[in-house]
Amino acid sequence: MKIATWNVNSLNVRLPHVLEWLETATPDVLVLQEIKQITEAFDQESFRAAGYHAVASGQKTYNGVAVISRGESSDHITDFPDFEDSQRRVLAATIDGVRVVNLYVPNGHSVGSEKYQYKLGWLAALHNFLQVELKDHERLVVLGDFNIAPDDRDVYDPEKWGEAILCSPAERAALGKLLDLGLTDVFRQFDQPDSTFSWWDYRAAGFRRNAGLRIDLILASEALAKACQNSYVDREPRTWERPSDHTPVVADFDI
DNA sequence: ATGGTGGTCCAACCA
Repeated sequence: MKIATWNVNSLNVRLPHVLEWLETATPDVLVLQEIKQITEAFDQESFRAAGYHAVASGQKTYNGVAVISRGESSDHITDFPDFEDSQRRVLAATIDGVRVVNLYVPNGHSVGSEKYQYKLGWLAALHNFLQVELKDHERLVVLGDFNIAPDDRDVYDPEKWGEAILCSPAERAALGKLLDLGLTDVFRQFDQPDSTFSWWDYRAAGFRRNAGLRIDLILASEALAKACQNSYVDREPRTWERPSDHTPVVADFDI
């Protein structure tokens, strides 16, 4: 089973890219973030025509997540229990016996800001949610735009970036707590080229300079991490005309 | 050294 994540920064704009990528990469599951459209505007028909099931938890202008899958998905969850949030950032679904949790983690703006506090509170609610999900699902994959670079290898210039947003100790500790639940960042189970990133700022010619971060992650439960055959970043869609600022990240599972 | 792009939607916010 080939599972991928992609922050598309508006599905209205990027639908042709997503359809093109589905056709060439042929994932079994693709989860999207920042679709930036209401659920009613989500173009299920285009995905059906491409041979995929598709569900979305949409929102106007900001956020919004979707799950595209070859197999039918069920048991959808769009909110953490006991965490009131109008922002559509979560979509969990079960596909062919695999529990898939699609996340668009808050960006946090800057360390110490109100948005940063929201991010840390959101991550705490995520932790509680995953604790329960892991009890219920042996085969669990948690993937999406985490807006956290796990360590210095995931940052183009760690000296310059320092402990700023996406790299602050509290964010990395929150990610560490998720991993402590029994999840593995499957990308790091394999040899990877240096300076492999999944996001490059549109500003300052980030992509041309490879000034990026690896903030799009695929975390797998023990059973799935063991079954993972490969994981990689597919940079190609970032070279296409009018690209998202993120590119797809993929994991192949022998299941 | 600074500032720079892009999406949504038309002023300003978000990233």
